[in-house]
Amino acid sequence: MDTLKNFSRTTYCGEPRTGDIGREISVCGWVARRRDLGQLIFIDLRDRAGILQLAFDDSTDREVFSKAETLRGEFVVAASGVLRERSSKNTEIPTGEVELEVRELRILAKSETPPFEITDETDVNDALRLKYRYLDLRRPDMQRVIMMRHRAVKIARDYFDENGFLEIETPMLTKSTPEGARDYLVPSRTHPGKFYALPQSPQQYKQLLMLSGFDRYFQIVRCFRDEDLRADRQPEFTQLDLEMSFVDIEDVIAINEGFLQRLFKEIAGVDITTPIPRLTWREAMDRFGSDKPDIRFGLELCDISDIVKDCDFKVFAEPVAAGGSVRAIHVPGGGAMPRKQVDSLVEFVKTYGAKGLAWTKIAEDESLTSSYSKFLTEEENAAIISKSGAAAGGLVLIVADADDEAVFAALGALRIECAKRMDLIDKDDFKFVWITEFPLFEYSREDDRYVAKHHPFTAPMDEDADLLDTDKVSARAKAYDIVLNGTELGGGSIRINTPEIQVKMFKALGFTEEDAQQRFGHLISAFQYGAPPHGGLAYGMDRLVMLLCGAESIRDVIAFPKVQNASEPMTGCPDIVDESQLAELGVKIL
RNA sequence: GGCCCAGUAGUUCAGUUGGUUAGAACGCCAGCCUGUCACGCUGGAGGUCGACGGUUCGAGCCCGUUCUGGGUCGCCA
Repeated sequence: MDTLKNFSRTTYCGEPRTGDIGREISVCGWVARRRDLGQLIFIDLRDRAGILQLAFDDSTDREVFSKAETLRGEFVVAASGVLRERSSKNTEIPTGEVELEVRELRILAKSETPPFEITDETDVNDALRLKYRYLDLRRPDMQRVIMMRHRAVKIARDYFDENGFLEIETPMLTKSTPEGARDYLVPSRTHPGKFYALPQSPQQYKQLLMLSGFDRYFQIVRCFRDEDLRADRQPEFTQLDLEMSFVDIEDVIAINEGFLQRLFKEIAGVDITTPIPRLTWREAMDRFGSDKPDIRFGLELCDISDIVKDCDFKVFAEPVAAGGSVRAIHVPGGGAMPRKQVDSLVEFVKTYGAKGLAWTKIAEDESLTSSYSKFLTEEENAAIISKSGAAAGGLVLIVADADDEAVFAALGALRIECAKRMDLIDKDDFKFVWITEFPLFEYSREDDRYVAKHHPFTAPMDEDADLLDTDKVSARAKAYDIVLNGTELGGGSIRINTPEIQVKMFKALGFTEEDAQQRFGHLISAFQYGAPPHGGLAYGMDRLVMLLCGAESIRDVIAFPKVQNASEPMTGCPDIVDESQLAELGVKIL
């Protein structure tokens, strides 16, 4: 094996162009492909910048040539020589007009045949990719994404720095707060029986930094939530977290619109027009059935409760009477959907808790086929068609439930499913929307009480502050989410900054004074020493990068992601530990 | 915790109603080849059909359990 002694790389493989012809250059990289023609060998050498063709000629240098004959895939080599023009060009790659006539070849490391080909074309099983993640990451597509992520992070740092934000680190070993997601716990050796929690977000620390007077803070920070994974959710993930003092909603939104504008322009070449449109939470739910609506397409919801509230069809009338609703969407062109597909939509909504899906197909000649029309009067049927905006060739889909949330969940998911099936989504479209005026509280069935929808430090809308005592269910929060194409990119709020409101808030949440002291005592006492009005926002950095580069899974933009059961196939973590380690921590496995 | 999908050569896949010795492409190995660029040609090696159990004269194929991976509901202040 050769060494790098007296060898110095001058150039990345992806860099040389025709202007460099005649220059003496040195490159390093991995053998991506070998084309052995007998007395002539071509090697595609790959590094993070691209591919360069190395040429070896038997008649030029027998010694170098015979060394080149031993090269195999993924060998690590260093080569130097003179860049020359190719006799026939390859227009597929940027370096396709030049090649390196190799005078010196060093083999720095050999390689086993990899378990899969290191190319963008192969569609290899995720399990195998993740087991050999270091090889998977050699693929040019993965390199591009990881480098794009670096640039996105750099732009974030630059932008917030230019706008007076200070990057300040907050602890990773923190106090567990049972509100919210499950914590990852870390046992304490020095305090047997006690545990740290890894942060779900730096929320409380960043608020305290505002109290300390740092005025504008940001951090690119790892966060942890011990919940089940999804295509866009990892147990450890990166937040772009920020907080500002002496601001209200408009200030936070303005600074972030500027950030998104620059980020999407510089990374994806996408122009975002500002101001980004806004929807109140109420409007988002009513029109799209979701607090993270994809507004690239229509298929909006329509409330037909009034039409059917007194009808003879109990499936529709009873939910309305019970305080729920009956809502519909119209899918243009859906009338041509075969029965089997409609049935699959019925099954689809059931997974979201809907009890069923009523439907009417409208043929091109306006004749109707319907799952429910025989139970309604002609007028009622006509009113539904007319109110839902249905037309010839369309499909009307209706969900009724005594629980409004179930209707929204089912129809919100259904409109996305229908848009996919009808091919209504333009993949190159970037539609941002702010969702504002979230409810301050939401009912938790699990705990049988009202909990903070955002978190317990979220300020109520100024005009709703008194509702905390009288009608907390109606109280709206100074909370906002930024949504892109149906994905929640980030969210934040203006925080409570006076002890009076904070006390009301804890009371509304049903915390006793002792509860509040136990959980948030440090914050409560801090807020007695002059808290400036403040608020902020946190982005899911991984999701942001995922959407920027068009990846379908969050795993594709994380160098070493976890799989669905939160383990990591490459290292095999989590894993058992020595008895002695447990003993030292005072931990016993049941 | 529930539901759905997938698992056959190193990789991606095909495999008829359950019936002889499980195939293809790419990759790999060897030989030939002086302008290839997904080089070409010739030949070769390579399989616990994820695992276990069952049904059957006979299982890659049917049934059950389980493992691995993916998607999703719940969950994610």
